[in-house]
Amino acid sequence: MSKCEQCIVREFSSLKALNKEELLKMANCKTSYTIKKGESIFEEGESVNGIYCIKDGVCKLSKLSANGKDQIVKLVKPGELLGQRSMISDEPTNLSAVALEDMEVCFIPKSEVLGFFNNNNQFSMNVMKTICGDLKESDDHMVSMAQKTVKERLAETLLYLEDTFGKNEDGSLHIQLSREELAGMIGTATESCIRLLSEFNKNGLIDINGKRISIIEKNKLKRMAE
Amino acid sequence: MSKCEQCIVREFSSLKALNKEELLKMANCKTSYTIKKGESIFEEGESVNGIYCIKDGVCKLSKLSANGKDQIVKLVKPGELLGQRSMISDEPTNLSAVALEDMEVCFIPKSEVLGFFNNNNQFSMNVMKTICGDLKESDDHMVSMAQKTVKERLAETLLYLEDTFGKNEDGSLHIQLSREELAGMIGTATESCIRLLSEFNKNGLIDINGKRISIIEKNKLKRMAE
DNA sequence: ATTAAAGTATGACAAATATCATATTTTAAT
DNA sequence: ATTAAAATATGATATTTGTCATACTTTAAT
Repeated sequence: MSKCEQCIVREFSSLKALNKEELLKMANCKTSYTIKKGESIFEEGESVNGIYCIKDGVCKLSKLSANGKDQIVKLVKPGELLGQRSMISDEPTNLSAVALEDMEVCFIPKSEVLGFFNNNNQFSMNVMKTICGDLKESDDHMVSMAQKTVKERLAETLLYLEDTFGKNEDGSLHIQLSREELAGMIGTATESCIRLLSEFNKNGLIDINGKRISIIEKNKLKRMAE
Repeated sequence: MSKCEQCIVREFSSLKALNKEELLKMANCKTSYTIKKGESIFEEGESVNGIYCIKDGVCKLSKLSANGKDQIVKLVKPGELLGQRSMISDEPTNLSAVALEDMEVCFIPKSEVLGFFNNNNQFSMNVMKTICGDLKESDDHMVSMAQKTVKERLAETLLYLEDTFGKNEDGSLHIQLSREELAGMIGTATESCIRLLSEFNKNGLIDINGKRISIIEKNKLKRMAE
């Protein structure tokens, strides 16, 4: 069992407020998992009895809509925590978490987290701030969905992907989504997404090389996204 | 200055975790406001240095989108708290709060609330749970915006308004929104909203009498909203 | 009471987007 | 290496939704 004390990603999450003693306690009760690309960490409707700390890999949080399409609500990356909302509300999750890459995650049981809440105010405040940040993001995202065109949302999403997950040596987006997943992020039909990508490509805004997408005209995309 | 101890709405919010002593302290530092219909409590971009407890009246939380339309993110009713997100994140609000009816609200300064956070764990947990509930609502709302048609969203919204704010003796929705505001809730153009209301009316799903809207075929609307 | 302004309503049309069909390319399995 | 399945691409078309114009109605101010 690896020590949480030495885990770097901890520094990027609410867990950075924990002291040595708490970290030791946590290391003793955590469970580590390896999750292969495409596998799920939890599914919509399941109860999550703790939180997952993401050590490596990116996953998508999505919700199946009535028309059978999977809407991606958020991407979660190393250092972030997963399942806080559901654990705190004491409700089944409203979202599924599926790995977009091979992942390493640690599960920390609810009882442990609640103990930290009670004894470590800074930790509580950190979690609260994170959730408040998620709420702001979600509200803003909602307004985008309601008010922006698909083209604007695609531009916005491509920029977000580059800013958040970086790019490879060849300049292409590091995170690779299928067209269907990209469509699921911007909330449109897969065909519409593909069509607009082709258009962006034709207009020299991006370069497409199979699954590899590179942003060429960042400023034009920014203007387009408003 | 009225006593918080005797304020009924407190029972419906996170504030119910406060003890007598805390309530007395709060009563001493709170400020009461009367806000007329149409006036704002705070505007997008302002810093909110505390939370507002709504004693009476309903307000809308909205965000101005790039195309100049006001997207309504949430309606807030008596008993609920306002401004928590912004206060906790220590960021300017991303939303404006405007009264839909004459309102009575109390402002509780940040220093006071932070004190409660430090000394009253149940209060912290209550606030956390509320924000988690808001987050779930917002995510679900986002998926609706992305995946449902305007017609489905209108049906959904009408049902929500009846369920949440009730109806008058004549059966019409108690909360009265302008067509523009209703359009702002469902994320569509005012004309589209009016057109669909007319259609619903023609098909006997609802009854329109000027500003008064009554739901006639609740089940059909439910099926339509999916 | 009269008038102006705001809100509501509807038609005509344009633009955005979804759907269906089908072709091509890539990926994975045998 | 061959084949089947999945993913990507694109055209044709239908549907949804937005925009602009205009008329009507209600509300509020003088």
